[in-house]
Amino acid sequence: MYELFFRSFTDKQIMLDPEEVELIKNYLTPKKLRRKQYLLQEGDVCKTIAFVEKGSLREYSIHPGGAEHIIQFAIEGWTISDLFSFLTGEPATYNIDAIEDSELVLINKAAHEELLQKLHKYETYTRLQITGAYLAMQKRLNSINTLSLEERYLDFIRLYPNIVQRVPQHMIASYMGLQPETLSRIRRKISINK
Amino acid sequence: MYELFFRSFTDKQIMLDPEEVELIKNYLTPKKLRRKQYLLQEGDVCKTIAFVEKGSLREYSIHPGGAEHIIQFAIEGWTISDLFSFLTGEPATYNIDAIEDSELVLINKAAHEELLQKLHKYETYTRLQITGAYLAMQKRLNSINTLSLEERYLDFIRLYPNIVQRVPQHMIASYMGLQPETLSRIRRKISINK
DNA sequence: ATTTTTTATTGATCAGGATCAATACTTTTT
DNA sequence: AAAAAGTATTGATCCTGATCAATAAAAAAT
Repeated sequence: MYELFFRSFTDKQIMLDPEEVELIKNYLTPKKLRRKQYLLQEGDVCKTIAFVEKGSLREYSIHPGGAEHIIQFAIEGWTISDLFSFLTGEPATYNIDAIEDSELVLINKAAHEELLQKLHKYETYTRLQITGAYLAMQKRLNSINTLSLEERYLDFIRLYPNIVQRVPQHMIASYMGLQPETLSRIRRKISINK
Repeated sequence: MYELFFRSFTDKQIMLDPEEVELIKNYLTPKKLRRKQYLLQEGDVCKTIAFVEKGSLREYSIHPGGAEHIIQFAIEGWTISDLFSFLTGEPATYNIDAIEDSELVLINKAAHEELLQKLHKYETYTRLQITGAYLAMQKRLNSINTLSLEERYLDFIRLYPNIVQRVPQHMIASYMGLQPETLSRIRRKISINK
C-alpha cells in the first residue's frame, strides 16, 4: 500500500528508514474516488493534499457563464490540491474531480504540519515537490508566450503521452485555453503534415 | 546592509538569532547593477539566486526572430533567478537584466546548499519562498485563461502598482503576452470608461 | 544643447481562434 | 437493447489582437 507515494521519496533521493515510513503511514488516509466524483468543490475549504496512486483527476475553475478552465491534471505519481486554500484555510477557488476511477493517498493539514515539524526529510520532500511544480508551471507559461498552438500541442503530447491517451480531447483543449473545435483543427493540420 | 533580505525572513514568521544572521551573512555577496546590465545571459549557467534590495529587474526569453517575452519582474524584496539552470547546472534559457540601477544580494549554489544543510530555518525559508512563487504563478495562469485583457491589466495594476509606475509600458505588454499597441489600446479604452 | 535612442499612440489591414450550428460517432446508463 | 449523455469533427461567420506604418514625445547619451 502507498507504493507510488513512497517511491516518490526515493525518486527525489530522499531515503526513509523503515521507522520513518511507519511514522508517515500513521498520517496518511487512503481514499477511492469514482469517475466524476468531486475531491473538492469551489467554496469549500481544501482539507487535504492528494497523491494519486491510480487513476486521473483534474483541477479547474469555473468562469461566470459556466466555462471550465483546467489548471492542472494529475495521474499516477502526481499530487493535487488547491494549495492556496489548503495553506490559508480560505474557501477554494478551484474544483477537483476524478476523470477516471481513482485511488488517492490523502494528507490533511494537521498531519502535514506535524510531519513538517517532526521529520526534516518530509520538509525537504515538500520543498522539492513544490519546486518541481513551480518549474513545470514556469515552462508552461513560457510556452504559452513563445510557441504556436501547434507547437504547444506537440509539446504537450511529448511531455504527457499518458494524459493524451486517457483524457478526453476537450479537456486538453481546456487545459490549453482553447475551444474544442480549435484543438480538433490543430490535430487535423498536424495529421496532414505527416 | 541586507535589510530587506533579512526582513523577508521575519515576514515569513522565521525568527533568526543574531548568530544565525551572522552565519547567513557569511554566505551573501552584495552586487550593484547598472540599468540594462545583465545579471544572466541565455546560455550561461545561472550561478546565483538574487534578492533585490533596490531597483528592478526582468527575466525574459528571446524567441527566434528576436521577440522578447518577459516571464517575471523583480523589485525590492523580490527574488529572481533562472531556477532551473541554478538547480541543474544546465545553460540558462532566460536572460535577466536590470531595468533600473539596482542593488542585489547574491547567494551562490555552494552557499545555498550549505545553508540548506546547516540551518533548518533556511530550508523553511526556501520552501515558503518557492510556495509563494508557485501560488502567484498559478493565479497568473488562471487569469490568462479566465479573464479578458482589460480585466487582466486592471488586475496587474492592482497587484503591482509599483511596477506599473517604474517599468516601461511595452515591458508590461510583453509580460502579458501582448503587443505594445494592444496594451496602449486597452489603456485608452479603460481611461474612456472612467 | 542637440543628437540619438527609447517610448507611446493612432490608423489601416490581416489572420487566428471564437462562436454558432449541424452531424456523426462512441460510451454510459437504464 | 434502447435511450441518453458525452465526445469529436467540419463548415460558415465574426471579432479580437497581430502586424505594418507613421508620427510624436520623452528620456538618455554625447
